[in-house]
Amino acid sequence: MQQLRSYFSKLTKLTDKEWADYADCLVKESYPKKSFLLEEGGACDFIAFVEEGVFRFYHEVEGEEKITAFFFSGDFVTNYRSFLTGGPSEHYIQVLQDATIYKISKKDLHELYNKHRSIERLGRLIAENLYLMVAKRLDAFHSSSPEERYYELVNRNSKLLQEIPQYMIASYLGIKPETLSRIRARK
Amino acid sequence: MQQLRSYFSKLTKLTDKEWADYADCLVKESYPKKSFLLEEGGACDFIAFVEEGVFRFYHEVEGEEKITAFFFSGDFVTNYRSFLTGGPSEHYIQVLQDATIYKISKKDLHELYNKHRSIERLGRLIAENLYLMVAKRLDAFHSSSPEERYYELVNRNSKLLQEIPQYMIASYLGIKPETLSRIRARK
DNA sequence: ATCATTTATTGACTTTGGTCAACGAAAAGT
DNA sequence: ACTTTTCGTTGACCAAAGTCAATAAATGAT
Repeated sequence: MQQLRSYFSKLTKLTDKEWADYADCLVKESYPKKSFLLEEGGACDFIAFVEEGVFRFYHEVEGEEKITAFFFSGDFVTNYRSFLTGGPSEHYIQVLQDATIYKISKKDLHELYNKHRSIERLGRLIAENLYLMVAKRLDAFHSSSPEERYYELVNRNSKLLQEIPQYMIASYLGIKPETLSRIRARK
Repeated sequence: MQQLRSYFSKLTKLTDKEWADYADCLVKESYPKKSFLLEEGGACDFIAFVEEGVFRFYHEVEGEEKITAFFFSGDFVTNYRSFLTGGPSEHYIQVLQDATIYKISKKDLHELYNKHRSIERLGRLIAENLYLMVAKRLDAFHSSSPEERYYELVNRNSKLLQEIPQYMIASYLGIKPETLSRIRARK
């Protein structure tokens, strides 16, 4: 949980009182491998901080699983779209490695936004950071070939490569497992 | 400018005083067709609201222009990445139709964030909305074929189709002009 | 109105990724 | 340890998008 506070403090100053109020809203939960943190159709009424474990965020398109993101220790795990809009999730969040998370509910977070300016500022900064992440990924899809996206991933996130089976990486890159296998084979 | 206030009021309540302070920071500017609002290498230190006109947001990759977005009347126009990070822009923002905008500087906006809670809240809500837009677009690239993306665009944004030359739409969709022409030809 | 430039279409061919199937390796369950 | 799935690789073939080039249509400039 100290990990979370230090992440926050990189974004903005929080007083001990503000942090204490935030921490009071956090609920620790554990999930075994293969279980679901969120299923299609449910609204995502929380944001969680990953203490330990790995998750995948995916949806089904014509019987095929399309993986949009992986979440690791130190990341936020949520369906941010569903969280923001209140609409039902089209995505699943599934546990790939036994996980422990700290959840905060949408309701509690909004009360904190009203109670503490710094926490609302944190909300802004987190939204801005999530924007930057997804905008970068869109850029990669828009301007790079599958092969380029793969090597980009190799360079930036070799940890991901080791922990995630190859057919899931293929899905994340937007290609078929056979194609990824061939990209790797061509030297 | 009334258009901007009414947009804001859909997001959160602003008092007359808060709006007046915001409006005081807005600078009206006009740009002729083909001019640049932002060029590669410059930092984007503003967000602007489009009163009138059309813009394209693009970058050059191996001598080719890749268009990421178009901005119309009622949209915000900025390189949000560069605005947030302070880093140099990799993108150009060019005027496609003579434009009038209201600019607010990063410096003024941050002062307003400090001065008025509601304006900081607005900042959060705008970041959240921009996240939703780009996440949706990433999804389209991840899960849909060029043909599907094209018809999605036809349904959602036929205005864009009429105002933007086809080769720019192709770039926006991540395909070559010839390919878009063929997609349209196959009824 | 004419001419020049830009944009859109079409054809022939290439390249790249997808599909289907087979096979071996690795992992999981008993 | 053995069996059963699951996963990764490879081959043959297919489909879709890219490339290059020619031409037609639309747009802009004078």
